[in-house]
Formats: sequence, C-alpha cells, structure tokens
Amino acid sequence: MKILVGLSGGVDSAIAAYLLKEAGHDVTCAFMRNWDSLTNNDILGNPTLDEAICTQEQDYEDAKIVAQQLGLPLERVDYIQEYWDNVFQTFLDEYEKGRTPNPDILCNKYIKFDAFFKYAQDNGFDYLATGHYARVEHSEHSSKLLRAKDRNKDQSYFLCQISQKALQKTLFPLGELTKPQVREIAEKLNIQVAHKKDSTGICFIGERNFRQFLSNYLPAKNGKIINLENKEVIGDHKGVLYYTLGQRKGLDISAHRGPWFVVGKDIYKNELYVVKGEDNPWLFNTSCNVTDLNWFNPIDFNQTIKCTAKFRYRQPDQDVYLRKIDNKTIRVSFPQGIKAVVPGQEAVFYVGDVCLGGGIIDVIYKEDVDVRKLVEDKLK
RNA sequence: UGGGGUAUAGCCAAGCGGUAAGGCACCAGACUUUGACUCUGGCAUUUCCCUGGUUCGAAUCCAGGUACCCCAG
Repeated sequence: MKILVGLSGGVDSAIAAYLLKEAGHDVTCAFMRNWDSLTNNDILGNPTLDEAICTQEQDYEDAKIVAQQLGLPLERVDYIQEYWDNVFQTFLDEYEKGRTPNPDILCNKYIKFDAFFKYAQDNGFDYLATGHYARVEHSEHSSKLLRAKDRNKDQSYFLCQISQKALQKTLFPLGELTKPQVREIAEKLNIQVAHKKDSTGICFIGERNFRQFLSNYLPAKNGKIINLENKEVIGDHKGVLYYTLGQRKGLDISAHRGPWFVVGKDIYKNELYVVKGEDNPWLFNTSCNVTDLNWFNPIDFNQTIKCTAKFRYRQPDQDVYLRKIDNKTIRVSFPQGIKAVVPGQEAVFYVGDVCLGGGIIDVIYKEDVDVRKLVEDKLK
C-alpha cells in the first residue's frame, strides 16, 4: 500500500515510518510546517527566536536525517495559513471569551487529519500514518479509535475530533508498542533522534512562557483578584484571560495565606475569583454541557449512557453519564464531583478501550446550577 | 509621653539558654504534544528591630534605645 507518514523529526514518527516500511509498504514521509514565528509576530516569550537555529528548523533537519537513514523520500508541506485560520484564530477567540481551548486537538482536527489528510488523498496515498500512540480498528464501513496499548502515553484524547472519514484511512503504527519499546527500536537502528526528548507545549509552537506568548495577541489588562468567599480584594492579576480555572501558580498572592485557586472570572469587570485550599468545594463540579461533538460512530441517546470520560489529557478515567440535550449538546453528569472541569477544554468519552468521541466543555454546573450564576450570587 | 503588649524571610509563623520548624508566595527541575493540576528540590549563618551586657554558648536572660499596636487619659 502507498502510505504517507507525517514525520516530525522526533523518535515516534521515525519508528512509525520504519515499521510501515518493514511491513513492505510504499512509504513517503512529509514534514509539516504550520507556524512561522516571525510572520506570526510570536516574539514575547519565545526562547528560540534568537537561537542560531530555531527548534522548528532543527526538527526539519532531524526529519531529513531520519528519512535518509530509513531510505525514504521526504516532502515538506506548509499549512501555516490553515493553522492560523482554523487553529490559532479559534484558539485566540476562545481565550478572548475567557475560556481555555485545546489547540492541539484543533490541530489534529483541521491540519493533520484534514488538510494533510486531503493532501494524502489527492496524491494517491491509500493511508495516512502518524506517530501517535493510539490504535485504530478498521472494518468494512467504519473504524474505531482505541486507546494505545501504552496507557501511559495514550494520545487518543488528542484525536477525539478527527472525522470518521479520515480515521478510516489512517494508521497508527505505534498503537501496540510502548514508548520504551519505540526508543529501543530506534537505538537498535541507530536512529539519529533515538534519545531526543519528547516534545511538549503547543504542537508546532512548542514550549513558551505562556502568559508572554498570549500577550503577543491578547494585551495584558491588570485587575483585581477577589476572595470569592468574603469578597475581599487580595491581589492583582495581569489579565483575566491569562488564567484558567483551577490554576494555582502565578497568582502571586503573598499577603494572604493560601494556597489560592482560580474558580471564576468576569471578563467584563476584569476580575479574577479565587478560593483557598485544594479541597475547597468551589473547585468541584458535578456536571457540564458539552458541544461541538464528534462521535466516531453513532450513539443511541434514547437512554442515558454510562461511560467514562477524561476532561483533560492524562486524567484518570472518570465515571460519567451522558444525556442528550439537543442536537448539538449533551449533558455530562458526574455526581461524585470532579475538580476544575474547564469551559473550552475537551471532554473525551470512552467505553473500555474504545474512544467514542468528544466535545468541548461549554457550561459547568454544580448541583445543576450554572457555576457562573453561583459566583454571581455569591458576590451579591 | 500613665499602663500593657509585640518586634523572626515578600506574607503568616514556631522557637522559652545549646547553635533558626512549618505554611503561603517565589525560583528551579521532574511530569506532560493544550492550558492547568501534581511531584521533587531551593529559599534567614555580614541571622532573629538596634546597641550594649551576662554566659563556654543568646532569637531566647538583663539594661538602654527605636518602631508599631491596645487600654486608660
């Protein structure tokens, strides 16, 4: 089969490509470039800007060496415009609304498994493959996304928004392997990047001082930090948009004994609301509405569905109940209470190893009352 | 200007003659393809408001200052 592999310059995609080649496929590699720091004005909080070779170019160099070592052709594709329009614009819009988006899920949805997928289709490839840790089970008319065998590295969470259509033509060669096994294979092959550190941070943008990075696009606007429980002003924030619910660090509240955690914000009054103590009841929610749903396979919502969910990457599985609200919204209930379920973040649903799909957390509730209303009432 | 009390890190705070606990904040690292959370480590030795004194030894006891607080005027 003719397969296009997204080669990032890291170990994972290198070994993914290697395994496909070993299996006898006709493999072509492609390096994606989706972010240009200079044209995107990504100046503040960008540590690689003054480095001799920015990490992105280094990654490309690594990818070239890997392709060469594997004896595979390497193409280079650019989706800078698409990334900006579909991923980054949404990312900024969400932050502007005071929410906390997950750009990497958008990146998979719009870039890797849409724009790049189409590229593969248009160029006569049978399948697209990446180095993600996840499994896909193909059958005649539909495919299933499954958790990776390596439960520690499982990345199905980030793949929850890709289309069934793309999934059907996708392979994840690392799905049955663990990360240590992948590194071992790379070592045996003497792959250049066998010991390269796992990448973290926003995909294609990398690690940044996040507040500074955001301030390139969303200017700082100082304001008050208020103790929600007694309405006392206890500090100053650097811009309400820069903080996320559940956040502890960076509040710089030193005059009052903490620890303090963010439980709410008002983007119009430009106020941040905090409470004290890591077990504070304000930190726990019991349900949320989820929109922008993507299901890999049809779900029968005639009855309440019991399944598990993750509200952020690497969160242990949470028991939840799903109920349909309307065609675009479901209510997710978790009476046991879960900490810091954050609007804008992704809720991803599983039954056993099968990833059902996911959606964006829209409104959070405590005992079926909108938390924003609870905060508002508390401040009266 | 009568009486009483308190001064220890950015904030809070233990210590009561034997060589400066702890928490918050902050910083660093780990973890991590979002943002967070979490974990580990660092963080007063020209040191305990200042100056003297007692003592082998003082943040601790004594004397005198200084600052702030409270009560009564």
